[in-house]
Amino acid sequence: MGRNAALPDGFQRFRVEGRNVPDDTGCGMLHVDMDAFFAAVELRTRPELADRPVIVAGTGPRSVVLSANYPARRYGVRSAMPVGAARRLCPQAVHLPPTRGAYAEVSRGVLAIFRELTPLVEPLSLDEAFLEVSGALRRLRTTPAALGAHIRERVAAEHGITCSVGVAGVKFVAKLASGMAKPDGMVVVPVARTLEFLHPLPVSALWGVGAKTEQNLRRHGLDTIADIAATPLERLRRMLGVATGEHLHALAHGRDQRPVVAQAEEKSIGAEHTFAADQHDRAVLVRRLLLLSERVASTLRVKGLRGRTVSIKVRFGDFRTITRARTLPGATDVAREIHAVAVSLLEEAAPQDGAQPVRLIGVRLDGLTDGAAGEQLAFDAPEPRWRDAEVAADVARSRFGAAAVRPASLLSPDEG
DNA sequence: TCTGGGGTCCTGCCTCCA
DNA sequence: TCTGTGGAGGCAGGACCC
Repeated sequence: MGRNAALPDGFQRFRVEGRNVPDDTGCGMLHVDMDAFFAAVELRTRPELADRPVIVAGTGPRSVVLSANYPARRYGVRSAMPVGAARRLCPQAVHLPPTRGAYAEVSRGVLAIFRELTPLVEPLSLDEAFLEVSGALRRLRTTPAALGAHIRERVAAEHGITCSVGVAGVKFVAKLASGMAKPDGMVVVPVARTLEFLHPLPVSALWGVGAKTEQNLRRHGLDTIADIAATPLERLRRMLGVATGEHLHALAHGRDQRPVVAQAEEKSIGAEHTFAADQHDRAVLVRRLLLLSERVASTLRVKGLRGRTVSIKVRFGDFRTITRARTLPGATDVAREIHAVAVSLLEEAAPQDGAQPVRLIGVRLDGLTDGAAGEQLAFDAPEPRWRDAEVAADVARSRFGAAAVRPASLLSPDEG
């Protein structure tokens, strides 16, 4: 998915088309991105819908579009758009609910293909990854563009979906290239022509420039990447802050030193829930915090991690959002402990029951450590038996399904 | 139009401690 | 004992990504 720019006029020369392959010498970075991933996976079992607009989205009144196929996108439907807006734009679209587990399974299969070719694979999400292929090119005696073509063929043949590939010297250029290659194409940016490729593009094409930063840059008269490249670093630092200023300055000159990280460490694990209707009832919020704490704790235990800082997020009816955090003396993966802290943070942040309606509530743990290391820190936990009970519940859920074991306080009617 | 859910990173402010 | 300083860590909020 991602921010896919259509190939602008004049950029056709970078596209791989038949025998037209731009010079890919020295291009060691590939970015592979599945086309309309969730929708494409759904269409494998519903091929009769292939030519019709298809939208994958949740069924709740506040759901957003998770994925839309290209016929739907022609009507302006985009991912992250509220379902109501998507319906207005394309009333004839077929709406499909997401299929749990299916996307992760296809993703694992696709990543396995990548890892057969190179160990240096960095997944960014279920549907895209960077591949550092310099070593693979020597070993397989092939070229970057040929490797990209090979990947596209195998993904289509083995998984029945298409993907697009960007080939370049550095990460962010490869990512821009794959966006321009969509759908079902490949774009190669020769290392020597990186600036020729980058400079005509709008500032919003840069990784890290969202709506606010774009506004800020345009207010200062910077519309294209060439404008940023021509701006003194010190001015960018003042305009955007030191880190962002330096980051964008480097990217605008085609510099991106970030290596492919095959094993990225997780920094935080969280869960959140948007209510179908804004909630006034404190008891409902407390119950939902327990459910979310259970989910976070279970994920931590599955991954062998514990966390030290518990934070909650509360979004009120007017969309004002606050976060509150507390750091514990030792790390935990016990839902009861996480829930107790979350409830006390909620009491401090929004002490009056029902004073402000709540739209969303969430729980997150950061300061993650290896589970065994955390165990030593938490050896004096007041009620270690809670952990044993929760581990037993994990086992029951893995055997009988997620709904098999729930705390008694969660057996009340669903609040939506 | 009316805004999900999972994350990461940055900035500014505050407190604690040496 | 009081005051100033600078670094580290915690916290809150915001921007951004898919």
